Amino acid sequence: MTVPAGNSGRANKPGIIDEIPKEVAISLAEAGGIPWLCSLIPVETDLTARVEVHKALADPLRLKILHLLSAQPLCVCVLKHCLRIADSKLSYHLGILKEAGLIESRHEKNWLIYSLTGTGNSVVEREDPGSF
Amino acid sequence: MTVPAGNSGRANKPGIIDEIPKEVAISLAEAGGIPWLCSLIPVETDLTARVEVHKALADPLRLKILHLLSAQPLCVCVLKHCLRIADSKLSYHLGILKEAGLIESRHEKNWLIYSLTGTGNSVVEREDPGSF
DNA sequence: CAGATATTTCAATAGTATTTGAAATTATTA
DNA sequence: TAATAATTTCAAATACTATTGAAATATCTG
Repeated sequence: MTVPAGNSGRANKPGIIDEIPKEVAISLAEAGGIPWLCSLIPVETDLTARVEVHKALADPLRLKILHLLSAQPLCVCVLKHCLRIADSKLSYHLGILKEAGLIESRHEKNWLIYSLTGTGNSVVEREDPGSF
Repeated sequence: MTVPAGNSGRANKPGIIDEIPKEVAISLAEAGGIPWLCSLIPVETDLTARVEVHKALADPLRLKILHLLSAQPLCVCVLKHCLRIADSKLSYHLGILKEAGLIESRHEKNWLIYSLTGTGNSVVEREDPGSF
């Protein structure tokens, strides 16, 4: 274990913490020390996947789009009407939601109809009041 | 209702959608039309609150910090040791998590000990594998 | 095929977030 | 109170994300 609870001397081995608060040190030592603690950090690919979803959700306009699509599949023109924004802006945000795997699209006549994916659907459910 | 299902003429009243895909139009009309649809958009203050949390979670380093703190309260020095980043960088990210209400801090001796808030705790629980 | 409509793409600009290293702050101990 | 250690703050540089309007694409209808 790298961090014994009573390490108050001036040893200072390279890369190892010199001194940490008693309270922290005790429970950490019981649990398995710093190696165990570091092992709790998820691997980079898992983190990246979560970050991508949170980035997609970190914009009010995109949350609005998801809420609208939670009602039913909608064409871009209806979304545009409800949101009252420029086509290109809407398209940009739809692209980000699609890229994040939260929505998907299909053609009907010369319209594009967007709908929530399974992931998108479970994400929107958790966006409801007091969800955090 | 602004969008009757069979609106295929060229009327084009200002601000009202001229034509939308049949499938979309029918289910939308049944549900309550465009006014109802727009009513699903959450108010701006609710959106802002969610956006802030997602922004805080939209960074791999900050997710790592939350995972470490989910084990137990930790001082900055231990976090720094596990994450191997510069003090000022860590402090910046801790500030964002704190501002978002996900973590809080208290003093012990000349250390600062950070821990998850209630909100932070429930958020981390949902960050676990396959959570989306 | 021509014209119209829905939607996307593109390039430029503006805005926001992150990193960095140095300096400031705070609490602690001698 | 001086010296030290932990952490934050600051300002500058960098990198990323969003907005805009114009042009391109694709699909339908006559």
